[in-house]
Amino acid sequence: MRDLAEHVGVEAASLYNHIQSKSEILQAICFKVANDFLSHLEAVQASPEPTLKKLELIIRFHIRMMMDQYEFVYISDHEWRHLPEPYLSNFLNQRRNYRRSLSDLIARGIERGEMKSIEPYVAVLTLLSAISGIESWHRSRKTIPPDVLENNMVKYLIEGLKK
Amino acid sequence: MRDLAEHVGVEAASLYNHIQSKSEILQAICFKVANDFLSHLEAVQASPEPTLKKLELIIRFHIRMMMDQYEFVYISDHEWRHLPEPYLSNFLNQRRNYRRSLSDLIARGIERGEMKSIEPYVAVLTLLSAISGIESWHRSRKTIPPDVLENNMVKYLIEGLKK
DNA sequence: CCTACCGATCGGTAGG
DNA sequence: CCTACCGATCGGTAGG
Repeated sequence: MRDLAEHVGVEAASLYNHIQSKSEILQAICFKVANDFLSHLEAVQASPEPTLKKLELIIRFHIRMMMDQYEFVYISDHEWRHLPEPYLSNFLNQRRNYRRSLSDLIARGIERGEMKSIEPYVAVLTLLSAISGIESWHRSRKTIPPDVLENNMVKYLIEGLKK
Repeated sequence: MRDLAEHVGVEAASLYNHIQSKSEILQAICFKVANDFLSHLEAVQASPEPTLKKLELIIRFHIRMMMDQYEFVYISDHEWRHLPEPYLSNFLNQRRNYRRSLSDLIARGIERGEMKSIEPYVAVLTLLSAISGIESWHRSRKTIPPDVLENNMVKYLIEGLKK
């Protein structure tokens, strides 16, 4: 809170005229990010694309969010553990549902013969955490341009699933 | 330190008869884990296997370490940021060299036509962070058995590279 | 290995 | 929005 206050140019105590608590900021960030991903997922699900293409769109969205909204996504990915109840349970529920939707999408892709036979939950875990590794790129000297990173990661993650 | 002391069954102050500082514990863990990975990598590099098989062995080792030594690997993966200098630079150097070795391995796999053409650095980033996502599985109710997780993740990560 | 503390830091409040 | 604090917690030390 002291650091934040300094960035804003006020005393730490003054922040409490604008917010209720530190965890209120955490809540705002976590649920904003969760909502962005959910909205995008629903838009993609409603589209007429084949399942593999849908998954590619979702992967690309995750990668771009990781690049453009890095700070927010990072907090939502790592600091959600410190959410107070009942927000913690709420957040975990949303995350579980989101991942289940991705699992279902992959299961459908397998049924339709678009994707290799693979345990959908493992595929979801693998690709989501692969994307969150962009963190390591973001913090580095970025010798690789963003679009090269995006396209190569998409290639790897899609080719690993494509039949 | 208070929690740790309680687990051991002594007062927090008493811990300092056995260690110099909190960060000494962090150092011990980070460099132990880094060393385990480096030793295994060198053993695999010395073997006569094709590059794709070498990479599979390395991936399997990472996955098993994540399952069997979860707490240590977790700390080494996330808490290294809090290492004091000069340990921090040392650790980052070791990590950079390790990743470079993996990149070189993949570059060779591509040259030899065993792997798809892909940016090696991106492939390394992708597969290493995919594996670190096992954290999420480890903390969950583990509806998926360890060997199913391992084999499916290996399948995904190897098939995505195989030509 | 313990008791008794220390100085720093943290999220947050009272009162203006 | 500030000054002046608070109680809790943290890594760590002194002295026995």
